[in-house]
Amino acid sequence: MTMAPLDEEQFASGNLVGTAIGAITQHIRTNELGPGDRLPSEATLSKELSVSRSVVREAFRSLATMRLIDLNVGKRATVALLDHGAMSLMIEHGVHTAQININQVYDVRRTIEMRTATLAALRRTDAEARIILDHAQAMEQNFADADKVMESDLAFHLEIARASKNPIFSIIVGAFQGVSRQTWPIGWRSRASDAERYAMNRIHIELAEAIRAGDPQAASQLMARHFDESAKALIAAGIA
Amino acid sequence: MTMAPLDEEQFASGNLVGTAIGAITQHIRTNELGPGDRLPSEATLSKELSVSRSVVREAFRSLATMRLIDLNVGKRATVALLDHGAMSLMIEHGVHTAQININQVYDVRRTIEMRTATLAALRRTDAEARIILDHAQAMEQNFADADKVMESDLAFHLEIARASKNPIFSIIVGAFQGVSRQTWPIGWRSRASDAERYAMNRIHIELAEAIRAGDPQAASQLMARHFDESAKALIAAGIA
DNA sequence: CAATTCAACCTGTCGGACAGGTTTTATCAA
DNA sequence: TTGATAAAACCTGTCCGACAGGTTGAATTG
Repeated sequence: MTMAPLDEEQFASGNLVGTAIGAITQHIRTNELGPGDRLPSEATLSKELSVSRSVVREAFRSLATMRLIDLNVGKRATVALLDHGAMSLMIEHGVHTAQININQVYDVRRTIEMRTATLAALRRTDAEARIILDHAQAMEQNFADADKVMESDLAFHLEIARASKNPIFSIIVGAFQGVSRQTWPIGWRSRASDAERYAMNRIHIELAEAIRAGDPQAASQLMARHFDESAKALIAAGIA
Repeated sequence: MTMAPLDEEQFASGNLVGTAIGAITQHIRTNELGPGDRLPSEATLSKELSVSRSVVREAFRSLATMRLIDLNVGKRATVALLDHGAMSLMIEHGVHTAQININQVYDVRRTIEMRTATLAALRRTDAEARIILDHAQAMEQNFADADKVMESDLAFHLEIARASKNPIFSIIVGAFQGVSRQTWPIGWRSRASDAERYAMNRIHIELAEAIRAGDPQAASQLMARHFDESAKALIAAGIA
């Protein structure tokens, strides 16, 4: 499959740094580089593009901030593994600048995670099923420590995304972890009784079991119920 | 809702540029800046953080590449409107470095867009319903010109996302436009007869009408069918 | 009081410099 | 020949100073 150069347009000419970014991404594509492969040095690119090293540096740094490449002192830049870093920053920026609200985040998560639950039930390895269940059980065992419960909760959702075997889902779920970490305590506090909190944990266990049992419908429905309950808790706390 | 500073951790200390990025995003949050609001000048930040202007510049440029801020010569940097630019780059990077394949893109799109169709049917304004239908009709009218059909197709999907009134969905749908533009012709060519191509267009019209009629179930089902047909066409072309 | 002009500010780009960290090469000993 | 070691070449991170333009706001002028 041949891929036409798109970025040349995205980074309009007249913008040297944009041109450099285009040249670097282009280099990755035409040479079919994969994660770990080394890129040209700043000096080399500087000469090739006839721009100052500063321009090349800003281009490299931009790509590094977006996690497309890795930078290390002394070493050459390398192509990076996919990472949700860029998307996390974008989502958090949207939330903090009042362009995105929490309900919208929940709707996206619900939509995505109903699918990851379905796929996880179909594709999970035994080891993944085990890890997912472990996280759910850790939530019950650390019942008193809200922080630990939260971390297990987040890990639980991310592991389901991984088990879906689609890295885009992992990225999206990962991208929401930042904002989730900030809203999660609100939901926790709004669940007045321990009984309510226990019920929430219960759903996690059931979901983990549905995934282990390879029941996609059940997994999807449980995930939906989980988000509906969470949304209710948030509304009760006055977020909506 | 109070938001704890997360980026300080993300951008480890010892990394001056990372610190600067953290300081800038922090500035946006503590001052509750919104889109269009002006940021401090490079010189000001340079003094405040006791780092060289180069470092601040690389930080600004990184945030600009991720479309969190806008840069203009002579003017101060401003907080930017949400944009799918960063996510587009990330997705394209994943595809080009063989970390993401086309089927995975289709699965995510199908998942997301079944939801945007549902929401659009529930929330679309009359004007949006009209525009969506216009795009679908433009596909039929420019039947002979594959390029025009494609652009209308992309605009059609994006407008549905907009009508969902959730900017995150718009961003995700927009982020896939780049790769879609590259795979779309394959699907088009693999539809051997004009009858097949016409059938594809027909689904778009029906979907537009379901959205206008305010029928979320029908809209969602039609969107699902659309993606299933497209996937079939791609498989026929030997992509899967 | 409004229009104009000008000074102060700001960003984009360049070149050079130096402190470390890394890779390659050359040298030397076994 | 081989394998370890030392030196040279390379590389990134950061800083500084400079200058060309674009922008803004304040002083000046009619």
